Amino acid sequence: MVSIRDISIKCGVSVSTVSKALNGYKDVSEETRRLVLKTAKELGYVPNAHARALKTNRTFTLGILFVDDQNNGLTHLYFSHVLNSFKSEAEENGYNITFIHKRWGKQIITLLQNCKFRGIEGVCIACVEPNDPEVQELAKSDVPVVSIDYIFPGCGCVLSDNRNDMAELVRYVYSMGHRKIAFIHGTDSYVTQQRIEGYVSTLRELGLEVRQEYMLESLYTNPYTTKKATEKLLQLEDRPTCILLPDDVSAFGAIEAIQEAGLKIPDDISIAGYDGVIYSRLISPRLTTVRQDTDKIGREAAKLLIYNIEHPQNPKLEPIIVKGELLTNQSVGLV
Amino acid sequence: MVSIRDISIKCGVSVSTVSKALNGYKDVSEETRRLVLKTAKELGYVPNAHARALKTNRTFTLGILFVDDQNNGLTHLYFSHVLNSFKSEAEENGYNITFIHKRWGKQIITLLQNCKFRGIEGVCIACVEPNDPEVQELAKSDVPVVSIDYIFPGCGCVLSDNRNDMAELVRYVYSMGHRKIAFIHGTDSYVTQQRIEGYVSTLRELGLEVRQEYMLESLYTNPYTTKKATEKLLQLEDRPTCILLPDDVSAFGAIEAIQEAGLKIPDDISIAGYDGVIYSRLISPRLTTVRQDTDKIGREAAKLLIYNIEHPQNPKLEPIIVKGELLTNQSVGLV
DNA sequence: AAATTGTTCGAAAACGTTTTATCATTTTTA
DNA sequence: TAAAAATGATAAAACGTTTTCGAACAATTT
Repeated sequence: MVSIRDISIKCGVSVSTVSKALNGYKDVSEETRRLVLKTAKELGYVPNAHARALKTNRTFTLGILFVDDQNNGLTHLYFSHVLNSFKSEAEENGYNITFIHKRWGKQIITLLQNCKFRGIEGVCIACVEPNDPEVQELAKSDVPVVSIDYIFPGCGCVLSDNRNDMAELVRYVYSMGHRKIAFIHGTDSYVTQQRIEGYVSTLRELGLEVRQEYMLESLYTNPYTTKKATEKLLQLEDRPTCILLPDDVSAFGAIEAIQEAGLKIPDDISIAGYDGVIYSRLISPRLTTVRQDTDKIGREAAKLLIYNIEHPQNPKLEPIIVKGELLTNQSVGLV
Repeated sequence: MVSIRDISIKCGVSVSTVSKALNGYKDVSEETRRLVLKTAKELGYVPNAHARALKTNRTFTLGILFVDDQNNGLTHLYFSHVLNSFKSEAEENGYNITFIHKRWGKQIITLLQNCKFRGIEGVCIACVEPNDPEVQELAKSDVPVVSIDYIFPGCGCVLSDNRNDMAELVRYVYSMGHRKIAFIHGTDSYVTQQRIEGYVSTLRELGLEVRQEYMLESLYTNPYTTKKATEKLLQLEDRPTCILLPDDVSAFGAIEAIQEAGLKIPDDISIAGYDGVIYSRLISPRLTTVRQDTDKIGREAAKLLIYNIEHPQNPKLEPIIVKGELLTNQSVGLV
């Protein structure tokens, strides 16, 4: 590999001069700067990121930490979208992104150790089990963290506006005439709590009763458990006229249960998804859902993380809230 | 940060001895090794990957290069699955994974330069525009490359068995009594060519005529263009009894076109998808499709890449072919 | 007792950078 | 014209490791 030294020899100047010329220092004459740049190009010089990192303590590398309860990993529909825009934003700002994990060669190490070891400057935590002690350790450490859809005290975070988006959805369903609105929610998490709050408080606000038998738990993005929950709701004596689902993928399960019960959407019963992934607009009936602005969430997360890395003395810690968008479609009917 | 030197001082031995103790060299007594390891733990020592990389020229970092024509990026259904298992396999072998791109701070650099710069030891190329000169440069360079579903001369590759899987699908459809089998294929690419070959050769083998009007082009994972193509097929005088689609996502478009034409699947017309993503099993009617073994593809790619990195003198370059699995479902009916 | 072998350790160079302190040289100012 | 300031360049140290080579000593063999 051609190094800065090779350039210095070829140009007949010192290594320091080459380094300065390459890095745009002011105390090098235009003439030598041009010479250095030219020979650098001629020799096909590429800097060595590791030598540089060693000296400057900067790697321009962001870590991604992501595990969900279903272990979908990167195939997780919602997160892969967030990650995609996070990646774009980071790269546009000259940062690299990598995944953090628990290995160092054959050894198992801490997530925090992995970050330290590799000089990761900040990490984005998403959908991860937040109570995992290693995640906690990381969040409490001196490496900047931004989390998505969860609040770690002392860390930046980007939240989708679950509470209000859910409220908006409930109000819309109400405006379509529904009074018996059930909610199949995902497993307990910050996001789930927010949505439940939005659901419950809006029902109250609208003067509707909050009925325990209308609130069932399912797994996110799991059509099977959602199918089971839907079946339960359909068997109720006083069955709901509309079912709000944990997410769009789960909707497949609900649709199946409803079809098997011989009912039609939206004539006999209405449903609404959540997330607004592309498939929601493709299935029949087109799903009424809340589109989460995954692009913005990812970009904001990257911006925030980079800002906090570059301003360690006064990082931004107030939550950034990203509003979703209600997509009214055919799956919620008038009643 | 606590360094090897801190340990050496605390232990009263030299840095070299500490390094050797830490790295399992034989010429250090059990006694000092234990002491070193103990104080390393006490001080919370974490090695510095960059210093190490600088010295050893090894980073244990694999690069991912991925862009698709639709610019879905990481949200691409097929690829996100492959990537997910690639990542697992790589990490289990002590390798990190990162994305390669064209930036170095504010500057735009070559993909190859990005690899060199960051000391990336090998890269996995998937779904990328293979004729991009920068990709070509990378594939021809001395950094080991494995590609997915495409063959770069001189590089390792993992291919799904498109030709034979397609053939199997055609034979199955034939066995269900279909004789007028159309194929809406994706845009030109290695994969597409393989599938077309499988389709054409099997038709011939079965003594069926290959009709140009039965072969239409669409975009992959694009329901809209596939809907258009389906409409065209439905308007044919002698319309097909079965339509093979580019992929499962496109199937949404085909289903829509068929429903709008007032036809029923599979009674009036049959369809088959490709890929076997989870949704194919959820939509109604359940899609007959070819499930690609994305888990195996990703793992094999990682294994191959790591092998080629660690055996630069005799890399494995024969294509690794991963068979798919025919999922017979309700969308292809008897005729 | 001398020679050989084995064991344990350390000094020092090296990897490719950045950056501080310093030194000439030239230009400006008084 | 002398002093002060600006300019352009360099030497050298440092970042945290790994690794070669040899030193010191002990144990073993002749």
